[in-house]
Amino acid sequence: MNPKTKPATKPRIPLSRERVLLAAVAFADESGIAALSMRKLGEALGVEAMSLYNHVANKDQLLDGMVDLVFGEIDLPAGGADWKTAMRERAKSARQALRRHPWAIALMSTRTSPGPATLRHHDAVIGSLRAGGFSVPMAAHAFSALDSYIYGFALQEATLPLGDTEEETIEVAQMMMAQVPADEYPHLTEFTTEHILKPGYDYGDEFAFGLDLILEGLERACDST
Amino acid sequence: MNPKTKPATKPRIPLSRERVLLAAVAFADESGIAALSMRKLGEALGVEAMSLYNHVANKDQLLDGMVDLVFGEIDLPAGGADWKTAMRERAKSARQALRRHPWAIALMSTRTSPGPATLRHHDAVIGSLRAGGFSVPMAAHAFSALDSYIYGFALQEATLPLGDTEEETIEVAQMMMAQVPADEYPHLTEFTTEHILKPGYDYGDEFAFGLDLILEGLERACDST
DNA sequence: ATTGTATACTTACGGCGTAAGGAAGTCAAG
DNA sequence: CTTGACTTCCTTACGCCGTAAGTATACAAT
Repeated sequence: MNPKTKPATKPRIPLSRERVLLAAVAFADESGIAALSMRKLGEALGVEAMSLYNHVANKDQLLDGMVDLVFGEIDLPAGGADWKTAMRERAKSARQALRRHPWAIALMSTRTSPGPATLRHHDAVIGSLRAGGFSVPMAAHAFSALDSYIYGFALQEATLPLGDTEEETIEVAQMMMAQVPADEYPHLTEFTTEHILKPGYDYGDEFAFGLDLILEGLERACDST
Repeated sequence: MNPKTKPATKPRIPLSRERVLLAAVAFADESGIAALSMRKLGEALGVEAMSLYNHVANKDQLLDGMVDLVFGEIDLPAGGADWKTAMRERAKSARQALRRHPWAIALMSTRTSPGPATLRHHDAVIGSLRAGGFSVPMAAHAFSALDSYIYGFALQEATLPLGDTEEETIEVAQMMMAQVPADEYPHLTEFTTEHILKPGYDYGDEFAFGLDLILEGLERACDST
């Protein structure tokens, strides 16, 4: 059947830009963005590093593609709903995507060429606001305020030295408290003991508060113009 | 005078952790964080790379120190003023610091061990809120909302492919419009032509709007509890 | 003069991104 | 079935990177 000995083991699904990007995202989720190198990514795909360059121009474009893929995971604002709930759901979806891929925030801040999914996302957000009655300048205000809050919250979630589980959080917080010279940071100490270490504390819960603050403020600002 | 030939040229100010960090910040401001390597930094200080390791444990600690140095540049909230103006001034100062050092946001999102200036800053912010009548949980809300907004805005400023001057912005915006297949992103197009390309547009102006939105929302939330 | 302690330099290793060119598989036309 | 172009992947090589380990130099105290 075969002209040469082919030990029956060579399906070899060919690479593709999409397969490379997906593997890169999976690798970064698993091992962090710092550990992602062309060689390691190639290894994960069963391929030499240089083969990847047939599908992405260079590592920078790979990172661009990864960011755009994350933006593609964010639900676009619903068309039918009122702008407020559409924006709230969009914000929640964005935060979840950035939590799934914490490395994305670090990449975002260094990459200035948005991909198609990113543009589509921004377009839909502005469209939703305009359809909800926002003037162009008002939509600009809303867009800036909301996205700043969303990305900033994601950044803090990624930065805060707090664990994922409650026990982990308590452990880390206690460790931190022990390292600090006792009362050099009195308010931080109070804050930690009386708030963070209380049972049921979860920083993620703060997201809704600030989001509603902004949404209601926007509604007021929109009505009064 | 000297046992060997010393051509009279060796004042040689000794290195120090502070001098290394300051040089690293200056280098990153000038050439970007990606270009910062131990060798280049050594060169900038007239020293071999390995000498730096007498003052910082490794590159990660160098980056930690750089972030902390940026936090040190942010004005602490004034003690005497009411919490609202104290927070507003603090926020403006933070944004300016992050604009001076755009690389800091990218670093922040990967570094989870805050330095002394960072801790002092957070301590002062919480202290200012508590002094202004915020309960501990309310201070947590305010802290999260404000800092998310500040860092997120700085991230967007760093990310947006907009130039520093008005002409530059217009040029970039027109270039972007030309690349896109015309009407694939209708709202983005409208937004760009009717808002960004209008004379006098400056994204930085958006900062105050969102900030006041949050501050007023916090005041309302604080009064009603 | 001797010794101790900082401080800075030298050498070396493995890993990085990627330029350049070569090999192997696929497939349509003769 | 052969051929040759095209795609896909691999090999080799270069100059950078962070940093471990060891060495040399300068100065202060003895």
